[in-house]
Amino acid sequence: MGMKTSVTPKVSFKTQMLQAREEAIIHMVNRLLAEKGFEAMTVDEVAAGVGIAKASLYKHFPSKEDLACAAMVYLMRRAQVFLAELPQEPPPLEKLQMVVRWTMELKLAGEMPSLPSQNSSLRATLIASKDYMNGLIEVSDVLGGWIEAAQAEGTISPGIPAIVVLYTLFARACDPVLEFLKMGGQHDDKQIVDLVMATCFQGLNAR
Amino acid sequence: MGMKTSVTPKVSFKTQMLQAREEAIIHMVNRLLAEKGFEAMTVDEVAAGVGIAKASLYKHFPSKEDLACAAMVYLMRRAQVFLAELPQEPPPLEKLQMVVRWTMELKLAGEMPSLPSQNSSLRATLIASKDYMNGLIEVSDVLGGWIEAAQAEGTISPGIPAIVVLYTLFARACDPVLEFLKMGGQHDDKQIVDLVMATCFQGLNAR
DNA sequence: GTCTATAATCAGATAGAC
DNA sequence: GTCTATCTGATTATAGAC
Repeated sequence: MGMKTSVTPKVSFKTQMLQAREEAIIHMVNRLLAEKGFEAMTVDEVAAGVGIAKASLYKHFPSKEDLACAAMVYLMRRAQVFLAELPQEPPPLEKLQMVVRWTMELKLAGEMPSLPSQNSSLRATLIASKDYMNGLIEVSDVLGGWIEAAQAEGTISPGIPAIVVLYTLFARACDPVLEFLKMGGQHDDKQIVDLVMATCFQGLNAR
Repeated sequence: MGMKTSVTPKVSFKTQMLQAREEAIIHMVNRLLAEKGFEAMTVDEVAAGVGIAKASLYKHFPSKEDLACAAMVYLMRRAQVFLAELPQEPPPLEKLQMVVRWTMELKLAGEMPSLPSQNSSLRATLIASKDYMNGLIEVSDVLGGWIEAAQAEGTISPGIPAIVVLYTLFARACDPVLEFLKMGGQHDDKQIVDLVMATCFQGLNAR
């Protein structure tokens, strides 16, 4: 970010090292959040996982909540990148399905951070985070546009409020059905995703 | 349980008092589990809510896990009573819908305890609890029978494995869509239940 | 910025009198 | 069985040297 990067590569290098370390931290937090959730994750674990002292962690992130928030911001960025890289041709319904499929695969791969929907201190941090909120809003806007387009096309039921469709799609990212089926061991990941996709979009009722 | 209950009512009365207190504890735990979840719930809160000392609580239940387990056993009993009292005439699909509706109303009323799907110490306690497991199995068996009957009738899609249908129905009890819609304030409880019922059984796709 | 060592706090569980 | 008071351990967070 400095204006002398070409003359003082050392500074840039140092910055890169720091950034790399922060990325390592965020990856670790992301994994632990996916594995055990916010409350069960401890800062000690994060530090040990990254291989640095806990005090050093606190130089990068002022609190446990900020750690989780950073992981959520990272997730939002990944989502934005995924949305941006989606091909434009497919009809909106198919793009929505690709997104849902992606989030489920992320969850099955143990990379989908799971937050307690209740924890107030964490919620406060998330809501106060401009990066997180902006990312969430942009993702919601893009998906919301596709939902309305799909409803206009008649591929998604126009009777359901778009916000309900949006929440229903988001909720697939933390659907316990995925874990239960994975625990059952009767299906592989692809089958699980297909099954949940089918129940989500086609419903349980016969057609 | 003693064989002299008619001669020594005092014992019976004492027992009843104890049982009443345990019920009060379980109700409190149930409410707190619904409100904040297992990890955020503290034993101090439970004791304070019931109006007894924490040490007294530990005379009734040996650990926090056992507290939560008792609440889950209570929930299973409620479910069993609900199933047993359902009218027999309706077709299986309608009975399943009534059950799902009931669980959602319970959740919206703040009476559906929410457990972390990951916490291992709690899982161990639950799995070790005969009362809980038996209740869960019986409920699953009853619902499983209805699911297969509905699939045989052709009202529920026969292509979906029954276990997936069962999990999908169970998952409505902890569906974050319910909370999000409630937080949004745009719909009352009945509308929310109807919306989620519709997406669950009919799917998002237009018909 | 990174470390070791330590504070400060909170929550699950228990001791021991009554 | 119920209480007050306490223990114990875990966990978030920080002080201070380098």
